[in-house]
Amino acid sequence: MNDENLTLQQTNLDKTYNPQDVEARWSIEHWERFGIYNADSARVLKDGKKPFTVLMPPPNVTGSLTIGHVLNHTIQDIFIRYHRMSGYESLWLPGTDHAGIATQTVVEKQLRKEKLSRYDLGREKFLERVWQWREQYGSLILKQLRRLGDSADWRRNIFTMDDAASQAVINVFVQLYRDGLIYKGKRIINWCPASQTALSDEEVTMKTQRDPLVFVKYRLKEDPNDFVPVATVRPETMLGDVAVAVNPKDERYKVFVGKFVVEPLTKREIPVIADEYVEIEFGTGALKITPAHDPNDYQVGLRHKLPVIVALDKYGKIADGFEPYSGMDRFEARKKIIDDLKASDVLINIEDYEHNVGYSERADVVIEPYLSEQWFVKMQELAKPALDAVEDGRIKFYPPRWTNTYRHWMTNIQDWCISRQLWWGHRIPAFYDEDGNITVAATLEEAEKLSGKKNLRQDDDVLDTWFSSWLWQQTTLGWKNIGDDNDDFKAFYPTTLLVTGPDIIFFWVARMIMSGMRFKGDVPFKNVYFTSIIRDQHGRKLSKSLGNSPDPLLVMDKYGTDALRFTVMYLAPLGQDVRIEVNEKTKDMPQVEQGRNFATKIWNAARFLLMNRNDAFASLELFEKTYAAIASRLSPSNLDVSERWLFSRLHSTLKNYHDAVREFRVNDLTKLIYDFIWGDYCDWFIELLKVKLQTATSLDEKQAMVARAIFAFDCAMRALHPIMPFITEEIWQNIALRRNGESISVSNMPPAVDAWIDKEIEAEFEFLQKVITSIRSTRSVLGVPPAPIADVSIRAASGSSLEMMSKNAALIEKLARVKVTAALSMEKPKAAASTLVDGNEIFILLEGLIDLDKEKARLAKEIEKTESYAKQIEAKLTNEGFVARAPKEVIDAEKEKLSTAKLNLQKFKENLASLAS
RNA sequence: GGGCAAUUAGCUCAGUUGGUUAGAGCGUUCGCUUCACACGCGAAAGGUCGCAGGUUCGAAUCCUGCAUUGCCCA
Repeated sequence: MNDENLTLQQTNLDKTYNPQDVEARWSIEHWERFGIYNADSARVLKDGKKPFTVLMPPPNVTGSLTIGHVLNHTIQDIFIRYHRMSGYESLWLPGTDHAGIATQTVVEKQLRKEKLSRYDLGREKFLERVWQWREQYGSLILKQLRRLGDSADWRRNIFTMDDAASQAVINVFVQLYRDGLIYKGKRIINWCPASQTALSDEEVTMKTQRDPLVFVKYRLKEDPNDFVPVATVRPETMLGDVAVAVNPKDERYKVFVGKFVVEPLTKREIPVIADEYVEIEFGTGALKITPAHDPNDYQVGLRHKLPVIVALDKYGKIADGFEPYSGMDRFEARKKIIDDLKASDVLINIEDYEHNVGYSERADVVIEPYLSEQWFVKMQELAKPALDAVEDGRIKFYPPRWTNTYRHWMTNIQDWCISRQLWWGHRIPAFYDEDGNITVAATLEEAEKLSGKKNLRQDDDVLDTWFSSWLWQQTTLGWKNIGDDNDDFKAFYPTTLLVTGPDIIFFWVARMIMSGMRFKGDVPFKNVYFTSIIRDQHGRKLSKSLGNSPDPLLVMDKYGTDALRFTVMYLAPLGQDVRIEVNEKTKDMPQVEQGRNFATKIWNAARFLLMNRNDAFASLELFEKTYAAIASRLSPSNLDVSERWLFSRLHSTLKNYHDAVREFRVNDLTKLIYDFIWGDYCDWFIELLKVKLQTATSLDEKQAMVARAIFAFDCAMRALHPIMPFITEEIWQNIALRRNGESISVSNMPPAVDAWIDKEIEAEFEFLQKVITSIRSTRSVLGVPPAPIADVSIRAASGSSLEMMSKNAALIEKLARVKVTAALSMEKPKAAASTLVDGNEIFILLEGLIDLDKEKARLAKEIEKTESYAKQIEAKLTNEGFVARAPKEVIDAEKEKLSTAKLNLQKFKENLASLAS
């Protein structure tokens, strides 16, 4: 496309809707050239525009688009586009994180194919390979997010390993160390034997599983006939046992305390100790103590000054010196040990036991509690202001119940293990001299200066990826160090909204709040929207191993991006899990048909409007003039009932829509627009417009009607645009003349105007709808072919309804395929089907066409229904309590209902009788 | 074991502060090439609102207990 020369867009739509064409024509890349998604601090600071800022949760560089991204990013894009159109300086800050473990694993896997390990390459060469990999594949997810329609300020895209972001990480580490909030210590941490690194508590997920619980006799040294029974699910750790602990109050074992028992595998003599930590009721009440392989046992060990015996190495294998088990994998060794125990005389019995086991979130292997030296962040001091910010409402959670989870974690917070035994990541800025003294400084030079020594060696470990992600609200705005400030900060901090999954509330959300409070002295964002978890039709989480994840790219190819965005929003209520149907073979999401059908419907409605526009106006310039005049001078006074109704419906829809946005109810706002466009606009308004265009007497009148119809549609397109950005752009571009570079994205969001909302008009119009619907229904139930025009006589219940029907007779006639005669009083025609609308009796004269028996059966059914209805109301009204206590309006309404029902009943009965005669 | 959700039509879900004959989409059935759209139009069938109590003149809606399912924490 040659943008420079094109000043006016084409103004017609293809016969069939082709999402691929439309999405390519109005791609994010196209608009990036016009810079319409760029935000500028000057417009906030100098022009006084209100900012609206969204922080994009950084997608993993190793990843590709998932349905979770579709949900999450569509929500963010809806809010960004909505506010951009509503006059806010909207900034969506994008970026990716370096995903330490995931990325390193991917590259190591690649190396393995070349029969190499990272140690063969060495640290420097290996990191070059990772960067190469990142250059090659790291932008895939970003391209896919653009395809999804993310209207982010892509110029500002950052990566957590960029220089600036890296400086921020290092500076923050140094500062926290100097503040005494970072320390190095020997602790039992979560060790992932697959990734060969420490993990934080949050990176461990608990899974319930069944394992054998082995009951073993620990025989007394002084009397082998006596023993203490010990139960364990990890018999392999018996090799590292250094004691058996019992509760000091436990009468059963009191006599054993202070004596020695024999660990059955190594025959090591270990003491029986007393410790309050042991629960008397739990298991046998006697607990084996293995300080090297259990965090609680480690604490017991410290209290009793017990030795530490390491039985498992960092690969999860039995350590040297435990023949014949040494070198065996932990699970293999467990089996062998159970077999050996079975063969011995110390086994009491084995039970099947259900318990929770920690797995590494990334590698999905059982984690090992492992004793090692790691770096930690003290959390308590950081947590306090972060908790307060949520408690006092400076940060709001949607749905609010997540506040409980947040509070619970914040008040029971543990220190954060931030060192990782990886190469890919921010290397810990701690330097050691030959004696092992630590100097923490941003650079080697500074460390040398501080310590006054040369030949310092930097710590080999890197920092947890989340240690860089927790600075996201700062680094995305160009922050490098504490105290940094710039115009972007002044304009866009605190940000407005974070949309993310509740699964990373601890990993990320809580920590960002801490770092925002600590390093910027203010909340990082004002609102957090927690998205739902997506499940399949069986309620299972989507996962690679189950094969139940749909392929969003395939779905976009098949149905269109707009269709996917729409469907996911239509299915996703705030705070509830979303269930989607997934075809596990084809990775298809058949429900997206609904979105595609809606898109097609919109397309065809637009085509109808354009056909009529081209028909009514000699030229587009002429249309443009009329359209501008109509749009600026629209007033209810010179509109007919269907138009006043349409604009009333439009504005009530808009009112609810704006409320829904304010309250973060994304699926409500989706349904509102869907119902307006399909239900009100297409099913009723367009059908009526067809009739009116046929009966219009002047060209002026016709032109005005078409222009008004297009204007209402234009409003609907603008309101729909945040949800379906591509198709609404295409239609908006064609509906009227547009300049090159003009976009619906930067047009105005239509406001809701109360003056247009007219409940009386809506009621009047609903009456017409009911007349039409009940004639159609009666015909259909009686099996009357739809083609013939039937004569209809209507005995009106009142002068006003007679007037209403007479004025709109043409509409009723066309939509119900009838010829209408209406009067206040008339003879009931013979051999006619009859129906009732608000007391108006409608007789459908279809002599020879209707089956009288069918009509009698139908009337009998109506009578039955009405009778039971009337009986219900009578029961209410004869209830003394109801009459005495219910509000007067409610009672009056019930009385009204009853008299109407009785009147209807009488009429039905008369009509049935007249057919019988 | 503690906490938080959910349970409404065959399926997926709405149902705003208690008062409508409980709604939508998909699916099903019937009719229709009606000049925007068969990815459509018109119509219909389909629900003891998880179970048991309670509060109330009145409960899908409020309270209590139970059951089932899921998530988080121990």
